[in-house]
Amino acid sequence: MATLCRNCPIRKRRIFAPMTRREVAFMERFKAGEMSVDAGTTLLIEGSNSPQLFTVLSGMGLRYKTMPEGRRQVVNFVLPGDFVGLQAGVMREMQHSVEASTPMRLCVFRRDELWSLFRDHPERAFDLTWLAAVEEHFLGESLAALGQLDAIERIARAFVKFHDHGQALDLVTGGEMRLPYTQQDLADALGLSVVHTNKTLRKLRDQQVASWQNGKLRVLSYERLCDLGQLDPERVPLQRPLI
Amino acid sequence: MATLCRNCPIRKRRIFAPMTRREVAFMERFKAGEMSVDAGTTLLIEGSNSPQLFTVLSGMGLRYKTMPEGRRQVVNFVLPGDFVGLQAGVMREMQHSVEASTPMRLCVFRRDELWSLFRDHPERAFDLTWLAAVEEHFLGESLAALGQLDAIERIARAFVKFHDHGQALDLVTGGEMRLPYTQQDLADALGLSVVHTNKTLRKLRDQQVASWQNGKLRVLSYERLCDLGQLDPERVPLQRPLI
DNA sequence: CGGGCTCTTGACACAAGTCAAATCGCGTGG
DNA sequence: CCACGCGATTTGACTTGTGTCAAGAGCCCG
Repeated sequence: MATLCRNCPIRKRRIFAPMTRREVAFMERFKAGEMSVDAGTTLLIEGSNSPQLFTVLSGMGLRYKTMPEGRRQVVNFVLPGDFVGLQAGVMREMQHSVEASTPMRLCVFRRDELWSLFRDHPERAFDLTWLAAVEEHFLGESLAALGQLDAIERIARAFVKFHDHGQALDLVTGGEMRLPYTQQDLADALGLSVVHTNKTLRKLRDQQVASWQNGKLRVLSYERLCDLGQLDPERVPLQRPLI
Repeated sequence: MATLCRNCPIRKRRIFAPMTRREVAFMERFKAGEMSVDAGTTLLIEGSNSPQLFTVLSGMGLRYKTMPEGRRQVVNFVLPGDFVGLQAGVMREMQHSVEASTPMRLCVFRRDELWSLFRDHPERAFDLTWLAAVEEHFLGESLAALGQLDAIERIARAFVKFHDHGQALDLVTGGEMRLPYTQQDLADALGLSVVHTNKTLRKLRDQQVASWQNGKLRVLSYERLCDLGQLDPERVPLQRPLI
């Protein structure tokens, strides 16, 4: 039996904006059920018009676009609390695919209820827009990273983001965080070749800044990492709504 | 005296989704007035919490982020029909700046009415989310371009986008479209240096594919341009809502 | 034990950046 | 009306970051 939203395992994390009891109650109606998938499953596929909206409860994945020549751009990494499928919800169809990198547990919503969300729950509708704006913000940041930073800076920045996001979600234990991706995934996200990504990772390891081996990310010098990634180590992570 | 929305000069363009009479009526209440600015004006500034939302009626501009080292990433180019300021509307503050590249005329909305839009006009609220999703889609495309394409391909793609967008807005006259940007602007958008951008533009000119001089873009071979930009020349431009 | 992914490293090629200088265009002021 | 100055555009010479190719090592799973 699916968990009730009021007992949602991730709702209380401080990264998420708090919800009123009434909102939680509506979400329970909006929720269609839960779904578990194996690592490697494609949840949503580019060009499809999937009838489902998900919130990630656990596990990690990635969003990507494929180019005509077979190259792939990883748009971002999907972590618990992320909402996927909004594009198909409001536009005709998905413009990217979403794939599970680990087994994932997902909260499934009824797309046909999306309209009632807008009609009857303006606060939630507002949150949805907020979410889309936050997403847009992150994409803008990634764009700036690809456009303006070199390889080591991009990787450093990505690691800082992972680390912070992981911290906010309590995914960091003993200074380590599980990053279930391949170097190819990271390379495709940062617009680098695997080979160069690999060599750059080695540099970060050699300089004792951060290491990522056996699927575990270990930040050795948060200072240096932020410095490389051109991020302010003091910046406050922005809160976002959970749908 | 400001134009009434029912007479809005850009509403009828086919790129925009049609509006019901009731929606138009609401927009007239939502609208606070109009504003005209000179070229070079900064409309919104990164980190500020501007109280205004705009829809561009005429003129062009650009959205950009500045990096700590003084580099700049142009996030996208702002054309008539674009809605700016949504980020400040739903999040704390703007994450990017918006600057006018030509004189611009803007439709100004009251931010404090944003909430009533969500409360009383779910269809418009939906459109706002739709808009955010469309925006996100475009950023994803740009990300893929920066990550996966080389200089000539990126520029070709940018030109195709400009050309199509311009066509949809009736900005192309006599095979020419006014592009009031500097090569530095384009370079900052595509993650290239001005020098290399310049040399690549020359290649496109020499190969009779496209030329951009004196602020005028001239597409000589749409076929070749799409081919270079890895875009399907037959793809349908996606419709979007006008706010 | 073998096949297929990843990950790693080295050698080499090439796209793109940097530096520098000349030219062009345009608005301003003498 | 012309001289000046400033920003944008062009071009060449050189440097360097990153990609490609290739081959080997490690590892997991059947």
